[in-house]
Amino acid sequence: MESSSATSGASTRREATRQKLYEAAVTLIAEQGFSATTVDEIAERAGVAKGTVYYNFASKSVLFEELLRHGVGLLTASLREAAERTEKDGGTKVAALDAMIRAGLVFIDRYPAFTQLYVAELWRTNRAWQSTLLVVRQEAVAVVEDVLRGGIENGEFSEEIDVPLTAAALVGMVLVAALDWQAFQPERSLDDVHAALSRLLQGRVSGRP
Amino acid sequence: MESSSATSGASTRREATRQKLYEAAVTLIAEQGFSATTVDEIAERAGVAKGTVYYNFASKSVLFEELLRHGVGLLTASLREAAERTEKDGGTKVAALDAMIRAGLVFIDRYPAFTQLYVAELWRTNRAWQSTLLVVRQEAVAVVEDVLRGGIENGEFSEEIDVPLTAAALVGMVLVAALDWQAFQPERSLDDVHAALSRLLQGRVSGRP
DNA sequence: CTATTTGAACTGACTGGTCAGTGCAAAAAC
DNA sequence: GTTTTTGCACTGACCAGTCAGTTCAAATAG
Repeated sequence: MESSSATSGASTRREATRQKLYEAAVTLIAEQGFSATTVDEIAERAGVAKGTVYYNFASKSVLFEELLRHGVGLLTASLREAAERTEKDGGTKVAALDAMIRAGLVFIDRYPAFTQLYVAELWRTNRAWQSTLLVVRQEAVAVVEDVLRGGIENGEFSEEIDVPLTAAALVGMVLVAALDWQAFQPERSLDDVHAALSRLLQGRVSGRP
Repeated sequence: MESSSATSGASTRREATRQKLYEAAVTLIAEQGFSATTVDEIAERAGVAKGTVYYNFASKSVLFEELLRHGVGLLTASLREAAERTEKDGGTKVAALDAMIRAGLVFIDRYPAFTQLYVAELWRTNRAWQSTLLVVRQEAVAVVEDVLRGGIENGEFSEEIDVPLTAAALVGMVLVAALDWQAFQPERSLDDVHAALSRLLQGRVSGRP
């Protein structure tokens, strides 16, 4: 009654293969894109037979959609946790944003392929998983928006800032800087990158230190 | 019929079909991605025969590579022009950055499909046009880096800022904010979006106006 | 303890369809 | 007369998805 024929529980074996398939798919799709990646490749990289892919997922697109949900779930959890931790410690909203920048960098550092893939697919239209993407995007950006709104309420931020736009810009700033870091200067430390973005966030670009 | 006129020695007719093919390809690839877009589709959308595509371009990838070069050429020219215009008018480096943000927004507003496609392909690896992308990326980011370095030299910016990283972050900020604007709040005006990003650039997020 | 049963998990050869790229003769444009 | 475009049939590679058959570990029986 434990592993097979479990009533609602996920059999361990099955979960393990799904995990292997996620890992294989995320790398390949990040490198080549969804359409250029074949199911055979994914199966081979995961070390399973092609049939297993279809035993575990209804189709190639479904595998991809579930992969997206899974990954963004991890990201938003991590962002939200960072913001809440800072606020509980009595930090300012700027400190919360800063903590979220760091959390974002940590995430991208740990899952670079997922981030790549996410950015590459985010603004495509006319695709099967469009609706999934929209939901998933909103979840991530909403975390940042919440902090911005909180900051306006308590007077820490100007009432004139445009919440959705500023949130998107901040996300973009971190995303692109981090992808560049990974792709073109991987030797830099996370602290280094974080410091540069912190400075930009706090408007300490102009003027001497 | 001869609206574009003969700019260079190339035959006008040929240039016109190439232009039509660029326009058709950029939309389709932005929507669906490179691999999911077929040559037949491109030809049909451009209103030419499939054979014409191969008469004008060696292959589907070559068409795409030339499209990339063409588009990024337009972008960098526009950015550089904005920076130089501001500097000639005796503006500060911050003003130059601001002008480039606006130029970036104008470009994205005019060529949204190209921007989409560029972002989607930029961080992919293992693709045929990888080297083209690298060159083309460097050209665009370099314009921003130059302004930052100029600002450090004349004391307007802190010596501690990390030029390549800050440049990437700024590009990302504009890119992502603009794509979000296009995709999710297209009714907003360019001035509106520009104002929000300006505020972020100048660190006027915290504090009341 | 060993033998047998069960069924979820997995396999990989196979199928039907798609698509990049070719070849070419004839038409159109210049 | 030359360049460019057309139309269309054709090929060969590639690929998503299928399915009949196999594996194996836990459950049950003897």
